[in-house]
Amino acid sequence: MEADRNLVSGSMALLILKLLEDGDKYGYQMTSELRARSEDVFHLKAGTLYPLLHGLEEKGLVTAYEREAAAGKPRRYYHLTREGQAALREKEAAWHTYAAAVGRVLEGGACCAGT
Amino acid sequence: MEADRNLVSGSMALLILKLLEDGDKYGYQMTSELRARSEDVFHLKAGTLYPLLHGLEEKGLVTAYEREAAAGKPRRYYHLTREGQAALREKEAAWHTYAAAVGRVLEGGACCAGT
DNA sequence: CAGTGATATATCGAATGTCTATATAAAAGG
DNA sequence: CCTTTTATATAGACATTCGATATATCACTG
Repeated sequence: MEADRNLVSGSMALLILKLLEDGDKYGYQMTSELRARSEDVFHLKAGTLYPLLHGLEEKGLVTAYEREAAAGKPRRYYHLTREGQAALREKEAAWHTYAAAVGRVLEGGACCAGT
Repeated sequence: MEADRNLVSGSMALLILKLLEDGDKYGYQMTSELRARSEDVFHLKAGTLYPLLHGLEEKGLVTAYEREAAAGKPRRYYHLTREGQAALREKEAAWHTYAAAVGRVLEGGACCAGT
């Protein structure tokens, strides 16, 4: 289970993949949505997002295409592939495993430790 | 809230501090207990633990003392200081905040996103 | 008594993930 | 004209964790 390290430190990939599950999105949009959905807990920076997105693309978890916006620079949209969906499910499961384990350590103190 | 990085990647410190809340413990013991309490999810390695413990000591969150064991090498016990207890409480709160935020992103999909 | 494995502590280099700072580019507001 | 916001992108720095390695003692095996 070496996914642990990638999970804990790499939870951003999970979050991005999850965001893309709702539909294609462009980078800047992801930072705002993540911020909103996490209620201001996650402040994903551009310097983190774009390298991460390129990595995801290389692994075939997302595909990208450009589309002109009404104003400003053309936006680069990302789409979750079938492989990306599978990776998302795996990462979600890993997260739940990890979070539950932390919970056990944090809540299962000496008070109730039978064994 | 720059504790995020230290939390996510640095959750081991939180776990160690939590272990010490039950009473003084020595390094090797912590690796086994963490493994048991997390139900085999966390495999804390010696190469991670000891540098971490020394760092905690430098910050004044734990104090250390040696005690002879009935057999084998003398054991180095670690004790949670008052500052360590405060740090533990902070890290626990940060963990809950972080975990809740991940939960919101993971569970609050497009299906129910009113806003 | 020599070898192996468990106990026990310790350090170093490598890999990974995230951040800060910086760069480019276009539209909006003062 | 200049600053802010939107929008994408890269390079360098830093923190955390792991794998490999080293030391030392005890118990068990041959």
